[in-house]
Amino acid sequence: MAGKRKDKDNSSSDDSSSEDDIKKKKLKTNTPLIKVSVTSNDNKNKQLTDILTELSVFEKNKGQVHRFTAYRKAVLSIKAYPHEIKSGLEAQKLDGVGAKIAKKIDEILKTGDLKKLKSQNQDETLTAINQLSRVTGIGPQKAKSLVEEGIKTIDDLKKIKNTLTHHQQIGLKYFSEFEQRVPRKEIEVFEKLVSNSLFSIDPNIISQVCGSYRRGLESSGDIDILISHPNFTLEMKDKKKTFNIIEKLVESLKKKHILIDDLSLGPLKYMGVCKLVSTEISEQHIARRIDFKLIPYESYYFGLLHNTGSDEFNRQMRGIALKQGFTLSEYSINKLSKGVKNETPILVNSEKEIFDIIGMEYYPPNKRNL
DNA sequence: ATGACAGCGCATGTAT
DNA sequence: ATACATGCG
DNA sequence: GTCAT
Repeated sequence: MAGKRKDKDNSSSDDSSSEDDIKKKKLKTNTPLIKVSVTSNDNKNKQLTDILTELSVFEKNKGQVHRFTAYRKAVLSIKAYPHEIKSGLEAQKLDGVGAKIAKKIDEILKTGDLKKLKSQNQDETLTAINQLSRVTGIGPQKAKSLVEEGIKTIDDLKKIKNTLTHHQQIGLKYFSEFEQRVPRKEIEVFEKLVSNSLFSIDPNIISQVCGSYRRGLESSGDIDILISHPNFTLEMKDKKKTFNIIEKLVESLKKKHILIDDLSLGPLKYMGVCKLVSTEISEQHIARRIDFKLIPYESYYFGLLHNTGSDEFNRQMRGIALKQGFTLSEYSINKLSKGVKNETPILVNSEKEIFDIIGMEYYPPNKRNL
């Protein structure tokens, strides 16, 4: 999710109303969703957003996920802001930018960089943790304990790879490849291969590539495919073990040598590694991260919405839903009546119907690149 | 001043 | 063997 | 770190 996301391509905004008068309220990137055009780009405050992004990574790898998302939110606000920021005070009007970040912005504008960042960059332990965390399966905790044992580099990791979990070993094996983005054209090929396998397993299976691919971007960090079937209902979610679409799909793709390694495999979710088969006349392909998710049929459009993202779009849409008295999740939407959830599920036959329920204008996938 | 910031599937480790 | 907790994405 | 309570 698409959750999950660190899409490098981003889009800038043309704002709807930007009188920067002294409104006491901040320009919320919230109430009406800001408009974003997929084509135009570039952010007049690249220096600021780059530095704040670096800070966010340090926070995440120190185990401060909320500070991480706080920085990320500020960065998104700034990227969406159509002017060159000239002071911390100006920036502080933006949603997600508070006193501390404003102060940092002043320092950056004045001196060209940030002491806090410099000192963290000189901290051998912190930078080592940042390196190790780039391996999928190694998070802040594992990275920290490794560094305490004196393991500080990717090369060090190779020496002790037998002590790593399977997931981490695969992450190490494809370390460089997983940091490369997947071109849209390539995802289109995988899409067909997967569809063919699914059809031969059961023609009633439906599937859709989600994530930034579905939002129309020219490249993605990984490949994220949602799967459902009319007979796989919410009611059956308990008996999921008997509904082994994912297992069959994985088996089929391995036979075709499309799937080359697994990270995890359960009845509802697969995470693994795929690669196009090279057609003798060279052309070497790159190993890619791919996920499959099996979603109950009644939840399909909720899953589609959720897994298409962006994360920020989801946050804002959930917020609007809440204001209208609904909780929106990956599986369903519920009217909250006197604090208690309603048990009867609301059924929809499209994403648009979900927008309708909460009285929100429909945003097609390529308008969800917040 | 203080809590929320999403919730969940899978792998792995620990407790019972 | 089963139940629960943690890390991770 | 930021926002809402």
